Amino acid sequence: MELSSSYKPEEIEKKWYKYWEDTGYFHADVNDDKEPYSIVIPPPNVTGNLHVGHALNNTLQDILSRWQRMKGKSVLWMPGTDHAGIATQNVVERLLAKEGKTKYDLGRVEFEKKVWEWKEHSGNQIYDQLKRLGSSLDWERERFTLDAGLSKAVRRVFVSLYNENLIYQGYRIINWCPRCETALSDIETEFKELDGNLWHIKYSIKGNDEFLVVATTRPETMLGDTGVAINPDDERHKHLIGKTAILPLMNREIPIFGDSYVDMEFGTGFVKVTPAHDPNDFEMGKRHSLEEIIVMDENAVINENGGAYRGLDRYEARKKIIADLESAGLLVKTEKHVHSVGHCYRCSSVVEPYLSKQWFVKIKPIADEAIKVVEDGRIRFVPKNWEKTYFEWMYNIRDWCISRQLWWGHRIPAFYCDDCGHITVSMEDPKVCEKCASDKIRQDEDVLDTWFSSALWPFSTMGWPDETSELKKYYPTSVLVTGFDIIFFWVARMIMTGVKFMNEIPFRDVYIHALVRDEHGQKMSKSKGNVIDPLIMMDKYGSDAFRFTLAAFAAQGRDIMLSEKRIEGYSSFCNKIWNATRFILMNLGGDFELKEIDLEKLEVFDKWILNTLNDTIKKINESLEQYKFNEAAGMIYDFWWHEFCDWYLELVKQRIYAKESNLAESSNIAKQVLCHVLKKGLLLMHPFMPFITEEIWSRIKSKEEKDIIISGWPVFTENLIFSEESNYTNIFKEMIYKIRNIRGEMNIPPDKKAPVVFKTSNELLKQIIETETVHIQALAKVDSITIDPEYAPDKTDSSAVMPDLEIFVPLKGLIDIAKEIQRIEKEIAKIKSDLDKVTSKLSNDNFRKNAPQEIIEKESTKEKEYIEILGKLEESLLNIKE
RNA sequence: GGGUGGUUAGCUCAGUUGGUUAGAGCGCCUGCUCGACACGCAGGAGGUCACUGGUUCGACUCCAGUAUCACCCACCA
Repeated sequence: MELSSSYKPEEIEKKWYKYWEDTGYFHADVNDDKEPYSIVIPPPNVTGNLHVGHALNNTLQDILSRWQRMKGKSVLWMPGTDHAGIATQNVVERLLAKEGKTKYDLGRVEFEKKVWEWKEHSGNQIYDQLKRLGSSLDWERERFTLDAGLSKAVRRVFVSLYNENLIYQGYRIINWCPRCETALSDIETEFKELDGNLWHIKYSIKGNDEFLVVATTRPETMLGDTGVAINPDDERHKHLIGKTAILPLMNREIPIFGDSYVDMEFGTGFVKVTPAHDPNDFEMGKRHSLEEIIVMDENAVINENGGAYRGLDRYEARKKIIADLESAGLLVKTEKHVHSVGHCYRCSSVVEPYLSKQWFVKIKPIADEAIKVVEDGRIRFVPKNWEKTYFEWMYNIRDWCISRQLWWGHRIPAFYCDDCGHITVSMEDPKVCEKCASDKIRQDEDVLDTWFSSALWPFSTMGWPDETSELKKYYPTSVLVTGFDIIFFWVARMIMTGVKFMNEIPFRDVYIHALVRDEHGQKMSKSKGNVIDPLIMMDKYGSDAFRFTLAAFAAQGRDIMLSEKRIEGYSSFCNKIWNATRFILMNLGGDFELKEIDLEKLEVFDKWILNTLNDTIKKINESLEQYKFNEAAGMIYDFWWHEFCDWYLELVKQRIYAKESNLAESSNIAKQVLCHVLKKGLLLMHPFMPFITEEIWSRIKSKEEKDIIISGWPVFTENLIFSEESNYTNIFKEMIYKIRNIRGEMNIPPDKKAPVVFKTSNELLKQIIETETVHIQALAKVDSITIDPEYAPDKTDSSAVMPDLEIFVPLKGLIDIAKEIQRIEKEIAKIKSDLDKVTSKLSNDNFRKNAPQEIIEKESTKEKEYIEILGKLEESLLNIKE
């Protein structure tokens, strides 16, 4: 079959994905007897669209999956999505809003139905996008966090933690998003530094003409003030402790008390205390038995406890309160003040600290074991420094608020009894109160934090709490691949639930990759206009080029700024591979079939390329084992382009096209090697570029051979190590480089073949020159070649120097003397500076005393070479200048 | 207030135990329709490896500090 002269990814990508899927290659068979290798996908939100971060994340997982599959493992890469409570509810609420409706118009049951409908129709778009990328996920095992099975796992975990008193209800200050109308956990609140004001407000003191001045950034909360605090050691103010202040605007009498929490250095030394709207004030309130007055409703609108301000939004109330205080002469001053303000991680609204009853997980006891498994190395973070981040958070972990006032999610399985107040928590929905048997029970309205269910992902997806064969075979998973942004949200919690409920770590390695900045990311990408849409990139350059770029960028670090130019570059690489294949196929002949390479007949360059390939195989394996995707990608690239195409293919041409008998005879072994290297090269590349490799493979494989996706991964073999030939070839290449340099620099036209004189008496060099005459002629565009140890150069010769060798290109009328002088002087300058470095090292006694012998020898050799080369260069220079 | 990471060629980025001629892609310059590829070939220019000091025979690589840009954590009203 003829190949077109350029590679067109769009024509083949869809075909192959469908083929792989239909053939069942992605499916992991629990009953096979292969060694298991498993990864669970970080489940994208059902609302998700493939962004470049997903693309990176899944490309890396796919590389690992395909690599291990080729190595003969039983690979399970588990797909699925997350119901993403807040995010998804928001999406559907927005859709309703377009129809002028709210969720309350539908009611809970109808609304939930609506979300499911939406999920069936518009959700899971990301699946097609993942397929587009080539992700070899086991789609027969697709999971969703709200599936019956996973929901059972969630309930089981809730019930058992509740029974152990590790889940409890508490009346506390939590982070409340007034837009999403739900509680959030601490890590769902993002703090940002904002410019604000510090308002200084006068409170009068009962039975006294004195005033005290409090400073606040949130004056609207004063409506709920129930005390004023002073540091008991504060000499300025402590005489007021025990007195009563009059809260302005509300005219409420509130106690003045001492509490060491107050920082004497900050503000005025007086702190207004609002126990229902500030976590610190809440604590102080508890210590001093203050009243807790909630002054806002769930939308952050002032409620009936806010007197005249009732019905105002928190910021309108703030404005009005400031204005009223000012007109009453109670506003002492307004200072600019930068402070950090919590925002909802889903909608970016300013979060309100809010007193309410919520469910919490008492997490410390579970965290301890999870810390241990990382400390003792049972779980390994790669790169290791993320362990520190993990430990830091785990050591200071605080109880986890898990209840959300949403309708989309796992409903909390707690049932309140209206008669006796008992709470029944059980696996099955109870009909009656388990304590008093009353049937007046009702289920808690709240749902669980989305992350509660994703915390169970590695085992819930495999069927836990049932004892399934999946769990037996594939748990613990081999590696988790994710970004550092969800180490707390997800990774830490999976480790905790894993060790708690499975008595076993959820994964052996955690590979943390960099974050790709996208349009929601940093201003950097925005201002530079570097927003990259994976789907557009795949359309333009093909999935393979895009994947390869991501892999090449996947060095450790925190940010990746992808550049489209780079993707374009790798699409050229695809084309290069395509054309190299085309060349090989053209020359193999239609009926060529490689059985096994005839080692006896290998020639020197054959051995060299096989040695280089062998080396590359070894290094790629080492890199992948350490998750160094960029290194592996770089080595493949370099091998294919700069070794195989630039050199081997060019060298082979002489043999293949030769009419003379000795070279023509060697063309058969060359074809064997071409075919062998092509195949191994494709195999090595398949995890990175699955589509083009399968396409080419399908055109060259024999009938008996399997598809590349399940073909064996290349292995390093001792009998293909050829160091002598490798050295030989390197010297040969160096000669070619030298001559080409002269040609290039002297602007010798390509059609003008030049004669070359090699001046040497080194036997190996002579042998190389004599043996490879044809190749030197072809690759360096040379006609006559002479070896003359006694050659006396003409002043019109252009020259180059290598250890033990001088190369002369007689140019006669062609030489530009000035240019040649310049060229040699440049060489001399370079060598001189190198020589200086070496000489100063070698003349240093301490160096000779302390440096390892091999380094000293190396430097000495270098020095000798440099001196020799320098001498010859200077000689040439003199000769020309004469 | 703590902590982490970056600062290497015009741009985007590599560079694991300290000893390399400091690399790649793109861009740039010169010359090429040479029997796979102009998505190409050959040659070339371009770097005081942020700065300062230290350790060392030797530092892009280790240590300390400075500058600068990011990010994470934290209950300063």
